[in-house]
Amino acid sequence: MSDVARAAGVARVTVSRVLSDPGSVAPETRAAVLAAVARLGYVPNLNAGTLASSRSRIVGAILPTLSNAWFAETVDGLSVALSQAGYQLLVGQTRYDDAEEERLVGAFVGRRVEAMVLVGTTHAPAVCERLRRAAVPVVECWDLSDAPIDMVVGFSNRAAGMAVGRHLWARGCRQLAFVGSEEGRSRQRLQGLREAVRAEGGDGEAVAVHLVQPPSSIADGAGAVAQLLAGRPGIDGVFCSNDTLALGVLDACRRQGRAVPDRLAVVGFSDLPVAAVAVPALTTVRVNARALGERAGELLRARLLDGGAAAPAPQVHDLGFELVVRESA
Amino acid sequence: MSDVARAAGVARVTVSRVLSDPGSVAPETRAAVLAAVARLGYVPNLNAGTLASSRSRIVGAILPTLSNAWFAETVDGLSVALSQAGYQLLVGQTRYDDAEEERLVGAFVGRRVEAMVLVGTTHAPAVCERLRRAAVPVVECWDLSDAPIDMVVGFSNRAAGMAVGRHLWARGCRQLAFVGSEEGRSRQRLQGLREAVRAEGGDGEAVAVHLVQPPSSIADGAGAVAQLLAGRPGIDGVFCSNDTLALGVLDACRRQGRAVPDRLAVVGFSDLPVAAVAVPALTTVRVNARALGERAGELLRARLLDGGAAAPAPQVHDLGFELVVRESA
DNA sequence: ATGAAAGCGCTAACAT
DNA sequence: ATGTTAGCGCTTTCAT
Repeated sequence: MSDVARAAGVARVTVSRVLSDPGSVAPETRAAVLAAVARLGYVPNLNAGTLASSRSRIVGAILPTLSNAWFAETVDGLSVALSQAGYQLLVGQTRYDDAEEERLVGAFVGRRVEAMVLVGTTHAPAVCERLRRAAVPVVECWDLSDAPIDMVVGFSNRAAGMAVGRHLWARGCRQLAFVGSEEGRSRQRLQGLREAVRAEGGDGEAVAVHLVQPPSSIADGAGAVAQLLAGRPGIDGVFCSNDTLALGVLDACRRQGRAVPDRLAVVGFSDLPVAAVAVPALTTVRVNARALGERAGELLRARLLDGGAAAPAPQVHDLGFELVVRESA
Repeated sequence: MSDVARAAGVARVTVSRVLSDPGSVAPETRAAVLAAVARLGYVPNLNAGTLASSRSRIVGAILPTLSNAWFAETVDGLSVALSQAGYQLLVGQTRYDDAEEERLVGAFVGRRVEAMVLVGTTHAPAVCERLRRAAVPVVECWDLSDAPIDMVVGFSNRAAGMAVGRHLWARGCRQLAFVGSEEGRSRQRLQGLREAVRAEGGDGEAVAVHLVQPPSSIADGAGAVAQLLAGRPGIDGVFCSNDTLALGVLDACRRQGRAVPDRLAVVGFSDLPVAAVAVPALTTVRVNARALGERAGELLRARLLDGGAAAPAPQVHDLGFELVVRESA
């Protein structure tokens, strides 16, 4: 920067101004500086800027894994919303490991990210503690929460599970099964399913549960069918905690000639684009993964750009869900 | 840090040592410092560290969009490989816009990322220029290159296109079509297809081409069928530049009762997990998206951790591909 | 094994 | 509109 200043015959601070607030510099001066910048191929060191101004222009995003298309879609939306505001995205994967989430939060806070986006609304105490101390805006997403750290952008996984339960019950399914992981959002969906069954007069605890290790695969879904049916051949409806598992269930049914939905109704979750072209077309719960990320980005932009002026009380944004009934249930 | 030093009764530099190289400090001193760190909840400012040491521990990754599962998978693999080495990932999406790529490279270089990973091997001159000046290790991926910037981890998209062409020809398809975008890798695949046709004695230029705007969707694939068949009803084989498009083609064929593969052979690209459970199961080109990212991460680790000692000449790593013949072609 | 001094490259605050 | 002076919070020498 000194080189540029010397070449342009100005003080270093003037170079800084041209780069960060061009309007505050006289046109000729500005032109001279810009010329020097171009000629010398000067690339400002943003880390030094961060240190001096304590504004990093970086937002951290922590999610289980990018291999799940639904989370990748959320990050995509977030990235688009933030890049419009000149923010960069630091991305970390927990692989469904709480210790890793904690590690990442620590590392990101150490980088002085200006905000954090987390998937999920249940976190280790240490995570919440670090986040609060960092005093940065936080958006938790993909679920709702009674005790948000700061902001929440999601939908009720429990209510979605209930909607699925009611639908299957209304179709006449009485021996239900659930395929999913033990992880937070998946559990909420199962709980909703059970509540719906109870509300309809059935026994919520009678729901057969097949647990899989996240991240789930199509093979996990296929494997679940065999296990479940071996234990209770009479199962007539299965709710899969995500579309990937559901696709595996559909595949297994086709291979073993079990008619869907007649002999087994199948419901997925998240409405991946492939759900509509599956055979039979998959009934599933639609959630707008991209919108989750976009909204998170917009909320952060509002907070970060208005200098915290427009920083209202903790807000929970429920973006809802929609049961999309197709052929499989 | 001064607070911690005071609390522990040592100099600031000792605190720094405990945090970055604990072995160089006496056990009791170390314990005292660690205790003070914990008590005060001290979180080191990594940006200051970066400025002082000029090692950012950040790697930048630039890709078209995370919405494409295959790229997300690569980033996932990269992220895992790098986090093991204590590196963080800054992620940027170009949305297939060269100007955006250039902007991102500039921003990342400004952050002093220690390395860059790019999808694709064709870049604007300004991008190459900036990367060379930054003098950081660079990995280009998802294709091969005659003129790599630095390292390359990919496979030959052209050769993959040829393999598809030979396969379709061998099946007896003589009126071929291609569905894809105008973007680099897609073009290579088309070129390979045409070369194969020529090699078999056909007319490469006779391949019907339907261009779609990236990122491609299932609907794009479905739409392509209508257009293509309207123009040339005799088309008997179509190579889709990715599985998403192929899924759309399969869906359109099913809806209009056009038998696959008998009346239309369909081949996709990348072998998404759903390809195997599509109806009919999709014949496609398998590339290991995750391995691409992992390998890139490993190469960077070797370069970054060995202090450039093990920095050999530009290397091109061909991870290959595999034509997976299923039911659709 | 520990400390003192210097400086990384920028921006903030206050001049002028 | 431009310049001067001080740091931002660390890590590097180089001493001791």
